[in-house]
Amino acid sequence: MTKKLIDKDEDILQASLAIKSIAHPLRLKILCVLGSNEVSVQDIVDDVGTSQSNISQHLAILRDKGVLCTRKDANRVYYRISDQRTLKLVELMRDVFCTS
Amino acid sequence: MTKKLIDKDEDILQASLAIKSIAHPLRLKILCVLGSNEVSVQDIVDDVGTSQSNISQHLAILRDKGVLCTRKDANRVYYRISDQRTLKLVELMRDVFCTS
DNA sequence: TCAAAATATAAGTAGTTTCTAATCAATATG
DNA sequence: CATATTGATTAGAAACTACTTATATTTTGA
Repeated sequence: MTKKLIDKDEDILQASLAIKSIAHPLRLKILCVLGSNEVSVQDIVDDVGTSQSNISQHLAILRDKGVLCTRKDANRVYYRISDQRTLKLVELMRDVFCTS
Repeated sequence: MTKKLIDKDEDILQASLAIKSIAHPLRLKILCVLGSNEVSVQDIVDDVGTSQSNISQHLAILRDKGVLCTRKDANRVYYRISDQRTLKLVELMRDVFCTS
């Protein structure tokens, strides 16, 4: 009998929802742009390259799933990756799925 | 200057499409059921618990993205995970995103 | 105080995904 | 051969997602 990777359906659901939030080209790009840094929304918009509204909505999805967290400073909101192991996850995704 | 996790937009797209195929509760469960083994469709249906048609469609999605591969033996089709690092990915997802 | 900047939210449409039910195709077996 | 088993495919409805445009909110600074 082999040990299951994830046992409970509840855990599978939770993991799949979090991964789903990453599984979109713009949102994955946001993670790549953030890396280990804290970046303001405007800088993310400039780096990723779509409308402010669109980025804001994608950031909300990542924030709601707990992938990102924020710090507000006056006018600005800074986003960063909540758990640095998420970066390991992205690296592994790249190694496994990217041909180039 | 920090090194980017994934540079090219093309790679980001490819990775996001592959992850997307995993980012569904039934499909993630399929990966968990497979583990390192080769399992027939009927056995996957029994373990995962939904209709044969539904499983077949989800298997097709994972196969099309290259996450799974198959071997046909007479009447049966056996599925297995193409790249064992995918299991590392699932383990890491569990560690990062599952509370329990 | 007024205008500008930074971010979030809302509403609507277009596109995509998921599931169910029905059916098809191939192989196995009585 | 006839029927059962195994798996894939198709079609369509319901639900969900993504993007655009417009607007709201908060803070800054002239």
